[in-house]
Amino acid sequence: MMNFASAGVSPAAGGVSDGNTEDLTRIGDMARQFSVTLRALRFYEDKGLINPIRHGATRLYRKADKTRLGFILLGRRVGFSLREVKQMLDLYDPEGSNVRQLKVVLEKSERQRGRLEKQRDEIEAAIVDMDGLITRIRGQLAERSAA
Amino acid sequence: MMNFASAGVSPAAGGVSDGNTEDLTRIGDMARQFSVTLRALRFYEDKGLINPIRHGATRLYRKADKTRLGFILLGRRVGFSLREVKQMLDLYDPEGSNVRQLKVVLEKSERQRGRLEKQRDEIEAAIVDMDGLITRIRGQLAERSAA
DNA sequence: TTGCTCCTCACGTCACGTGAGGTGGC
DNA sequence: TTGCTCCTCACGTCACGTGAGGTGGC
Repeated sequence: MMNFASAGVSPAAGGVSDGNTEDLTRIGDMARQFSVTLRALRFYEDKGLINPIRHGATRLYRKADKTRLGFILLGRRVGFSLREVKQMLDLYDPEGSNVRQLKVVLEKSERQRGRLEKQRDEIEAAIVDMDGLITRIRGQLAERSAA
Repeated sequence: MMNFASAGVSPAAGGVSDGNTEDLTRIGDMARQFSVTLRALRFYEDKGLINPIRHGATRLYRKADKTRLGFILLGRRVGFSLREVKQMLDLYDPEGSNVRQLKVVLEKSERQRGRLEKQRDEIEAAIVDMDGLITRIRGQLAERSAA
């Protein structure tokens, strides 16, 4: 057991090593610290991406959960789907060197980099289209005002 | 009435002006010409963005429908939601000068242009994040191979 | 008792994708 | 009869948003 963020729950019972003491965070604080909604955190859990421990019904996030959440949010920013993020997280082995995981993340990242470049190009093309549209409309409005 | 793309349906009955003769296109040809799926075309209709005429159950798209579809697809490319595209299309008046519509499209377009720039910046930031991630992983892999 | 935080359903959103099952005309 | 195109449901996808209705501890 360990004590909770909420207050001073006495360091009761056996010293069953849960990794480390204290630093358990409730969902509301997690949401604030990482700028995400409670719904998103619960959704990630529902999809098997994080597994906070429970104190009754209340979720408590450990340091490892924060590390995972950090990776999840980085993954989302760079455009990975939650499914892909999960695939990568699932490869993590707290024992080994994780060379396998690192290689998979590297490979997926290089592909995703390509997709990001493509997206950027599409958006730039869209901006060009947008400018063409804006120019045309301005012209038509000028025409119709003159008439 | 008018004849159909399929073949020579005789120009029967009264000459009720439907705008122009011939040039009615079936959904399959529309899909090919505009590079969209049949599902998308039916979806746009379901959402009230296009209203092809019917020959029995079969949809037939007129020239005006093609013009509308062109606008819909342009709108999608530049990131408008179908709801926004519909709002703009609904302002079209075949009688008037449509200055009102043009002004609304112009205003919405300028806003959307801003959103596109923001998206492009976010993607570029994501590419930078991606490069950081890739570099870090390469480093860790080098480390672990050396060890 | 009030207030704050937490919880679990569960339907809604957006733009279609993807079958399932059936019809019409060459 | 086979083949092609068309049709209408209707559920699935993705990443949550948004209530509804209820609990727990200060």
